[in-house]
Amino acid sequence: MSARDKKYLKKEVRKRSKQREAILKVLKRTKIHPPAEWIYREVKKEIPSISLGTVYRNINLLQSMGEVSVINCEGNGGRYDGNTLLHYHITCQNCGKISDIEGILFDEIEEKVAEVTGYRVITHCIGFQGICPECNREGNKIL
Amino acid sequence: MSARDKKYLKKEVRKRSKQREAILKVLKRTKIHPPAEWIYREVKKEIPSISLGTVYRNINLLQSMGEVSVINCEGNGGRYDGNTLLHYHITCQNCGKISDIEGILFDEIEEKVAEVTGYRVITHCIGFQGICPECNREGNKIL
DNA sequence: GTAAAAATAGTAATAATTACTATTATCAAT
DNA sequence: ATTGATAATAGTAATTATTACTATTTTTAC
Repeated sequence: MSARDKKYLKKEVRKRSKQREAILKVLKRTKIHPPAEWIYREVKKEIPSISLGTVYRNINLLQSMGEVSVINCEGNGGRYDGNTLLHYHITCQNCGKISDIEGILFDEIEEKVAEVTGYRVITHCIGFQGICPECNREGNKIL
Repeated sequence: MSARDKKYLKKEVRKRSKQREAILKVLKRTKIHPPAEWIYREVKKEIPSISLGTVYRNINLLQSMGEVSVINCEGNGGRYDGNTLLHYHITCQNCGKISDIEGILFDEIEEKVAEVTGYRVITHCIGFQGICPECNREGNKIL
């Protein structure tokens, strides 16, 4: 069983909360792979009393429930994704934007790596760095 | 020119220092992809007066000189590598060990991603997660 | 040797995240 | 609907990793 299926275990007793549901809703509808602070500000519009600690606690809970994932391959970390299906990202080194990469998946490489390393491979992530089309236009000063 | 070649630029005036050389030496001879704190303790054996800030400053300098690289694809970050040739890593989810993966390279995927996303692709990293052979043995309690 | 600039040690500051605690909200059983 | 057990919250403090600051020391070109 891959780590991506662990959601089906971990059936701890859990009570609903408006805050957790709002956090999940925000994460499901955005495509910008936001950091915790952004989620906090966004949910605050709906629940002004929410605190940043609640955002962090619930992101971690939702993660262990398999409802959200952390983006690991972008150098900085601390960016969250409401899409838990395995997919890759590319980060613009100029503006910091993180885009999804659709339709590319390298599942076979896990076997090959298992052979070479002797590890039991559970999952992998790939991060690309580059310059996005908008920043890449003539007339933009690139770092 | 890829970002991996930027070392050939950045010819700022720079003075040698025992500290920087010791840090580089430590990083070149270890295979454990250590965090800054570990490098600090290691260099301290030779230069007891060194401070942690000096380690961080020099790691960053050495990075911009292309002498060391940061490991980005391991979730936590903050791990450094004296080997700047592009290669991948696998992290043991049980003991935290990070191993090099030798002889596997997916350079072609950068082109494909450029096509799909419209980005100018500069580099990529791949991180694998799994359980290392030592932790995977019968009789070890795995998380 | 000397002087200009770079680097250092030590400390303070910042940023991101987690831990703690008294109060509030949820929910199953009545 | 009321109650009781406990999960979740807000607010704050603590922790961790990293960077910034500054007075002093080291490097290096002349």
